[in-house]
Amino acid sequence: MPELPEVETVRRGLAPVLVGRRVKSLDARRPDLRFPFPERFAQRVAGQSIVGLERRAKYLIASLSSGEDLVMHLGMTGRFTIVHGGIADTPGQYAHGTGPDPTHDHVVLNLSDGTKVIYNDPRRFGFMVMMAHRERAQHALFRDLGAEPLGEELTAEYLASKALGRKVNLKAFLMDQHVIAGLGNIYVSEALYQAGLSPDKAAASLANRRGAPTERAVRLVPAIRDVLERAIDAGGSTLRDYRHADGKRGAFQERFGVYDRAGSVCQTPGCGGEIRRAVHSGRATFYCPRCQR
DNA sequence: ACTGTACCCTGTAGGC
DNA sequence: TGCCTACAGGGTACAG
Repeated sequence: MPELPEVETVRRGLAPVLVGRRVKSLDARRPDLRFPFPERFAQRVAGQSIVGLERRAKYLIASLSSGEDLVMHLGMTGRFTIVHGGIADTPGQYAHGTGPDPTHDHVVLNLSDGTKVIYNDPRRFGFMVMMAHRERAQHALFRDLGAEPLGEELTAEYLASKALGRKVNLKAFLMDQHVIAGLGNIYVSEALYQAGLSPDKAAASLANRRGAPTERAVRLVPAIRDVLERAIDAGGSTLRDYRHADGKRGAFQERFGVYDRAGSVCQTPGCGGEIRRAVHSGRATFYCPRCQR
């Protein structure tokens, strides 16, 4: 589910509800998600104020007044829902398109103003961990992350330096969070399509022998940025599970050039090729064999 | 060091 | 209708 545009959309929806507010209590309704919850999880969050809500890669990070960060990952099917007012869990208090789901509502944040923020995750590939704010950058989850694609660090030179000598194909290379942090299966397919690059070509084709960027790398950087910015503007992509924190669906799935469009005609003017589906590293890739080389 | 595959878990869609 | 298989926005633990 959630790649960078979806996580960023969730962050923007949650920030006005969470930042500057105090957590009255936290209910963890099971001992774990993908990993066990932190030791003394509820006690470490209860009573704290939330002083910031950031995104890095596909992580949401709530900074607490205690000096600890609550780091959350949505996995494939994680979602947050804001429930306003009252004590009872009645459907009417939920945003449109959402409702109580006792079997998959795993964590509830009860804020001191009466608002609840509920984390729901059927497949439980998501996780929540805590760490000291000052040590976050050195933590195993963050230490080796690649460039933020919308930040200044992502340049053709950066990509070329990471790609030099790499034999993996471009699809797997761009999926690697140590290279670019935040791209996933949808937006790698879309960025390669927009840049006109074949997912099968070796990553090394982004660099020349001296490690300087090729014209392919120069084309790829703005394509990645543009796809992500347009997707954020559309509120992300809703295929199945993903929802904004207020329950709304994303709209970018209506703008896909290739993702989930196998068999349809390429929309690039003058192309007329047929979109194909292939598999790279066990994940579906969609591309136009005529305009991606 | 790098690369590919299996696996974690649940729900749903499609074929028979 | 029911049963079975394949597949799904993610990341990690291995084996080679």
